Amino acid sequence: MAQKPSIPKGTRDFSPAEVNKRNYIFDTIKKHFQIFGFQPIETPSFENSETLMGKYGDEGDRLIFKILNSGDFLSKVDDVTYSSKNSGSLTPKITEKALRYDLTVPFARYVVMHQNEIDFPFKRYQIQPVWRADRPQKGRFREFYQCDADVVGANSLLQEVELIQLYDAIFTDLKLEGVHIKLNNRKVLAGIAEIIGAKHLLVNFTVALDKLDKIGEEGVKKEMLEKGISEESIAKAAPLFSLSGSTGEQLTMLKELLQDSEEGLEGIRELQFVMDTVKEIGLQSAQLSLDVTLARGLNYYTGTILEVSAPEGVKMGSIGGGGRYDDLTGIFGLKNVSGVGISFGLDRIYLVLEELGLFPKTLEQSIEVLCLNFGEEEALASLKLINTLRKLGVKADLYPTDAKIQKQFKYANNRNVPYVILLGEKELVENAFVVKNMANGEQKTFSIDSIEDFIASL
RNA sequence: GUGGUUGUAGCUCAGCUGGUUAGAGCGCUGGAUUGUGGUUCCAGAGGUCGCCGGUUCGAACCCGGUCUUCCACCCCA
Repeated sequence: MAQKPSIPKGTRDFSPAEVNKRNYIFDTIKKHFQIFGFQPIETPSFENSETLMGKYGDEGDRLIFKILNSGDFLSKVDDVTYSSKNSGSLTPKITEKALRYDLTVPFARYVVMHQNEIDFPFKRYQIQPVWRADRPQKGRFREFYQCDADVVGANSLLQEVELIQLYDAIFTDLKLEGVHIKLNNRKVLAGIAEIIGAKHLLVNFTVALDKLDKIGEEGVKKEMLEKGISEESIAKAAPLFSLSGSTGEQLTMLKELLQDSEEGLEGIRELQFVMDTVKEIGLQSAQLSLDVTLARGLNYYTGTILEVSAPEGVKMGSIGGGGRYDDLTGIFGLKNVSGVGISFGLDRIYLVLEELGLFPKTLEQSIEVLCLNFGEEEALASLKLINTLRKLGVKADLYPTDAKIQKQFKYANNRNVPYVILLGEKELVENAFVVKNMANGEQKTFSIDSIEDFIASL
């Protein structure tokens, strides 16, 4: 007895309707990427392990899918390593490749490998699946698509401004209005850590701070203490917890707090510039705000940090994020190439659009015209008609068998076909065809010699 | 990786403290209606109760394991 087939945890099949909706998002994102001057690249699904390992922190390494070596991979492992049963030391010896974890690190590798062919500044976009050995939840999968746009080789903060405009353009076009773009700067975080005397604990400090809206001030303080940050330090950071008011007021308060940190003040200047310039140009529907608690776990960000969350009332994690990384290509041996980029989480955007009912109704239509099948002779005439319609760009189809007309109509109805053509015995004689508008039930007769009249009525 | 949760017809879900032949709505198929769908009426098909094992005279129900779903951590898109 055959077992019921299944697919691995955290993976999905997509039905025609779902693929259509996903493509709608892909196409919208792609369109704006190109309008903003980004060019597409693609990289392999899997990379050499050393390209990926160590780039996302210990937590990230754990979530990277490793690919078992081919052939007799165990024979090359020495007895000591083998019998110690230590996954940490055994893993590197039996896996040399790993599935891509995000698109940014492979892109950095790409830039380094192709540095002599690339004209900098290089603006690239990349839309491909990535894999994470995470435990799935709603909106979290083990295979999912990322849509990235990055610029490398340009230090200008105008890039940040442009990427914010790009977020705004895409979400506005998707009719997802009112998304929140949160802005922060790693230098500000580093400056604060420096001022409070916890510079060596920067990562622990920021990870804890990032949870402010979730676990509250007391929770954050508790976590900081647990991570080895002294009470004295935490007290110094206190103003952060009660930061409020307009962007300008917040920046003024931060400036005061950071007056003895050169790095921190630099971060403030950067934030100020980006905020001011975006304000000058204006956004269509997105809301940009400052959020000093925004940290994001990825270690490689060095300047601007961006995160996008769904509009008020939609329960969903972030639907996009990004930032500036000055050293990413440095890991692969290319110094002084600054990069800044943003990412869109397709699957989460999908869930948000679905929840808010923002997908266009036309996506549910597979064809515009279905021609009913009345029998051999009529079908032949229908095919000729459809052939003409197709040449004119109309999505048209013939019902393949002369099933009962009722059944054929039902099929058209279920497929959301807006127009049904009836070309039966009677019409065949009269060299005509009847068009039924499925929405209102109206029927009109057209001559086969003047199909244009029908097209014009669509 | 830690702790919990879920799984019954194509879909959404009932199913009592373990007790004959596991139900409903929607969908599907056929008919009322041999050239007219979306409304209505009638009839029908469709189930290894996630999987493996255990307890029991008897298991959808209890126990163990496993897979899956979702949730809280962790982390993140």
